Amino acid sequence: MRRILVSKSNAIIPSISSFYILRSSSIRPYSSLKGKVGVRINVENEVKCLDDAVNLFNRMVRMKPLPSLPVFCKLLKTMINMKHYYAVISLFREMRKLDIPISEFILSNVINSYCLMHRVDCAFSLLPIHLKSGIPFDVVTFTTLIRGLFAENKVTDAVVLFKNLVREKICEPNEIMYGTVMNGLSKRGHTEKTLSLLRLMEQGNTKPDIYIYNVVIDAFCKDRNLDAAISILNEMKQKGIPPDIVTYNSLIDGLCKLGQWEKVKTLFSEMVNLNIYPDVHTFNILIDGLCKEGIVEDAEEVMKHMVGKGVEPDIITYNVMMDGYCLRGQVDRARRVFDIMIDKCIEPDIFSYNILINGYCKKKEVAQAMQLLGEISQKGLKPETVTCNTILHGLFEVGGIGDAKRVYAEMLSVGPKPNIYTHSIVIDGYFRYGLVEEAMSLFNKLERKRENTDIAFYTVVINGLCKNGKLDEAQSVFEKLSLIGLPPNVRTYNTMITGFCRQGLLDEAKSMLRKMKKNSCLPDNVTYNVFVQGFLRWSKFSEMRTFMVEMADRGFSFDASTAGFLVNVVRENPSVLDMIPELHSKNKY
DNA sequence: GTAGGGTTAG
Repeated sequence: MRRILVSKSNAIIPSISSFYILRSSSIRPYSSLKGKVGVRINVENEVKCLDDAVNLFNRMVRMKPLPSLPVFCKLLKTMINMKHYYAVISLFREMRKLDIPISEFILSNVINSYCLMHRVDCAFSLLPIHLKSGIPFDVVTFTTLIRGLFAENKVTDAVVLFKNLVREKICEPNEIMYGTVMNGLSKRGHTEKTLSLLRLMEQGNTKPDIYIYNVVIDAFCKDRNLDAAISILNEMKQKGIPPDIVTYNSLIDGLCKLGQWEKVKTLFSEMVNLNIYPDVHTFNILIDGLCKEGIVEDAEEVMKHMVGKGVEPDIITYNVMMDGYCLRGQVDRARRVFDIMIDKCIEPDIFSYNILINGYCKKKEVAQAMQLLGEISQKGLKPETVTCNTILHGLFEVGGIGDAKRVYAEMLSVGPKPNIYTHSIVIDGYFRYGLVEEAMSLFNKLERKRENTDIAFYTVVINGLCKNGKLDEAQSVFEKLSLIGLPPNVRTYNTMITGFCRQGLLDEAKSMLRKMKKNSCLPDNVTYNVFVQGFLRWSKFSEMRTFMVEMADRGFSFDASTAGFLVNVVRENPSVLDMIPELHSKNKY
């Protein structure tokens, strides 16, 4: 899921204009970068791990004269690439203590480290150093901060900062800053805002480049709005900006996910005609698309084809193939792919394990899944929340409540940190085994802690209460939803309707149907099927007849569960068949 | 600063 909750907090943004006023005072930038030519240090060659970095740093600070600032900078950058963000900050503090001069580049790296650690608040707290040292803010620093805000989902803060920078003329945004803002917005589902920024750029001095167009096109593709994506493609072509491999990959992915294979072929030929050749991304997109359609054989063919074209499969190729087999229930084949991957010296990553664990769980082979879970740590990897969620779901599926409780308790104490899905899986599991008190006490605890909740979480609770004969309590949770600003969706309504129908409260069910229509939540196939089963269960055949006409008019049809139900009813009471209207002529399916 | 993989309620 691409869409992520938007933070409303605005607290940590310091007043930008106050920085601006200070900046315009007469402090001059530090100018000691030149003239310090010390011993030649090749950071890249010398630093292979954190220890190397710290040792080199300790050597550097004892040198007289000190190595030049770009060498310090290079060292910090190398450490960032090795993801040792905290160490960067420690060394920076050490530099301050030792009165080693700093540059804007060094500060940018430290700010970036804080951002990458998801501590954008600390990153902001470094800005006063710029002022004290007379180092000007530049567009790179602010772009880093904006990226840091997005990384913590502080979308509003990021946009406010960007707007302030522009309004107060603190810095002129370049393509990269625009790109960062647009990418942040688009990845969180704000396609319209992304598009507005494109239009703004087109009118301003900083003209959109290929990166910008690619962000916008990808946003539309992710929204499954391929028409809009292709119209942007045509716009960029008209403006003389040729699409590149990234553009085509986004579009091909969008088309694959919509199952529009003919258009995929057209785009594929178009790119090759432009001498843009498919890369490992392109092939992975195709392989994933085919696997998700269930045609793993074709995916295997594409894999052979890519090898023939000299494009080597990577870890994602193997993971996608594994998932393709798991989706068809062929977990043993997936396991073979896993082994082949290891033979080819590609070490499985946490995705590989998650995919395989999910495959085993779906086959109810939870013991195998648990064994893989143990293997993760042995391979130097760490189980993720997703890993444990998959295991938990699998355990509840087979009734392993004790194991599930142990996994959940371990998550709470040592991690990985449970998220909203974890809690939903556990509450759902408790309800399924009639552990209503445990489910409700967990639910109440999470509500008290004001843990992030979503509509799916509440739907689990409502469903659990209904299934355990507590329709009144379910209803009061349902009523609460609008108060806490979580509008019910079609699944929530369906859950309540199912609850009413099972109890024979068909009038309440119908009133719920009216309510959902009033709130512009369209009933889906499940809604109609639940009603038909309700009418069948309580022998309301003539009402069922009227209802089924509406159902057919809207193009919905029986699902497997309703069909099975109907067969049983007809077996006992064959005259029911006469009550079923002639639907097939009108039915779209 | 842009593209590809995993969990998730009726």
